Amino acid sequence: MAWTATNSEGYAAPAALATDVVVLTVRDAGLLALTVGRDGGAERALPGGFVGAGERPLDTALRKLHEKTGLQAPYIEQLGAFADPDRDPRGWIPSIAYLALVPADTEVPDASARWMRARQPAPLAFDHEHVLAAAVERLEGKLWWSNITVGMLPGPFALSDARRVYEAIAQARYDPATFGRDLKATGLIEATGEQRAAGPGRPAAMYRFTSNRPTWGAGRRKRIAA
Amino acid sequence: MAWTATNSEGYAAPAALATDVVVLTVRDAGLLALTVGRDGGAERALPGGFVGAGERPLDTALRKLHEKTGLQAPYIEQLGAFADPDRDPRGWIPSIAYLALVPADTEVPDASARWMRARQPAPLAFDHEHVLAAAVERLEGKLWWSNITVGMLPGPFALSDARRVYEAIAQARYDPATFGRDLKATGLIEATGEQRAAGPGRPAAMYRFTSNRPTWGAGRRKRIAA
DNA sequence: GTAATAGTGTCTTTTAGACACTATAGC
DNA sequence: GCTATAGTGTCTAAAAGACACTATTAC
Repeated sequence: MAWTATNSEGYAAPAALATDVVVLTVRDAGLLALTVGRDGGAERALPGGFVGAGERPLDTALRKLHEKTGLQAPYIEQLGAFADPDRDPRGWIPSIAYLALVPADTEVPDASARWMRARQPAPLAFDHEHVLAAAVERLEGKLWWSNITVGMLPGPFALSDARRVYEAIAQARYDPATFGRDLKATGLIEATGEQRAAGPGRPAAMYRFTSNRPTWGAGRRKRIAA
Repeated sequence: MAWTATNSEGYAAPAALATDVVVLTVRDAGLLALTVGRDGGAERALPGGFVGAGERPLDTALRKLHEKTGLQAPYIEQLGAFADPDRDPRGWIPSIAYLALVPADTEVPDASARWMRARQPAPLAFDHEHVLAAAVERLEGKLWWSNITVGMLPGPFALSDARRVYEAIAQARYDPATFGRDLKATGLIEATGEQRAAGPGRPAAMYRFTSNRPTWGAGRRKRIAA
């Protein structure tokens, strides 16, 4: 039996407001998305939940993200609303989707959680394949113009770490020299002054993003206000 | 008294789902937004309304747009959800915002409707100043990378018409020769073969966008998949 | 020493900006 | 003819791509 709701004016109202969170990371040169199992559903789904009365949807998303990944403040931004009337068989339940990026070594406490290839997912419940596709497209589009990867590269990182992340997202190979020059040219990262020696080879200089809030870089979006 | 709603599971639910539409156009070298008056409210607001049960929010937005402007199919895209709990004094009413672009000569049948400067609006109701700012930012960001201006330039247009629209949005001056070269290079427009003679001067060749659905152009977003 | 990874310098190609010049209309 | 608008060609500047070369570590 489908859920329904009626408001104090006597008209039909949404039965609930949901959030869904697309959690992405890069591991082994591949882009992965986090999915969870559902009670009484064969297909897996994106993590998410209902927005409580008086709660900001972003806080709902952050809360769910913390429950699944233990992370407090990675990169997160709103993807948009998915609210077509038949998207949820339980009833009229609009969803606000968020995109969150987390580091590759994130441990997932939730027992039912699995990482899945983001570009060729297994069938997902609701409209979640749609949501996931929108998330991947958003990530690809903002890759070189924003600090969106700060969620995957939070701490001090070497330029080669960053390059592997960018290559997995763009599905391209970058020349190491050109990559470093262009990433520095965005103005979004700064040297920490540290070095990291891991195995053989010259130790790498470490960098960090100057902000972990969503920010645009110096990418050439054709001079606005010359 | 605030509106409330309870769903069939016994929990609080949103009192309604709203859409707001930011309608933008360029007139006299300025970017303008459409606002309407409200019953019992001093401040003006963006056009919008409640999503009916079983209705797609996009259809609600298109319906409202048609009521206010008489237009059927301009450029429209979702801006995002605005759903903080205190955004509407009437109660818990999330809103899905849309960005629509219309030609400069659009006649507005709604008697209370007025065009307002989009970048320095008078105070607006609810969180509508926020929504409007997000719309302007979206438009600026996509200007050179998409066919977003097809709503403002629907029919056959001269390159000089397009240049005036782009200059008003970017708040910049473009060299006519370079402008034409770069707009053609996006691959989003095509020549109609017609010419337009208006007053003195050589007649202008006419162009049109090849699609009026949201589309990305050949703008250099750093070679994805080289 | 060799192998492995990090980083610099510079040449070439592509894209964007500036601007001189030509073309076609009304008067 | 003059003025106004449209359109072409080309030089310069800036950004991106390719790649040779140097630097520092483990062994």
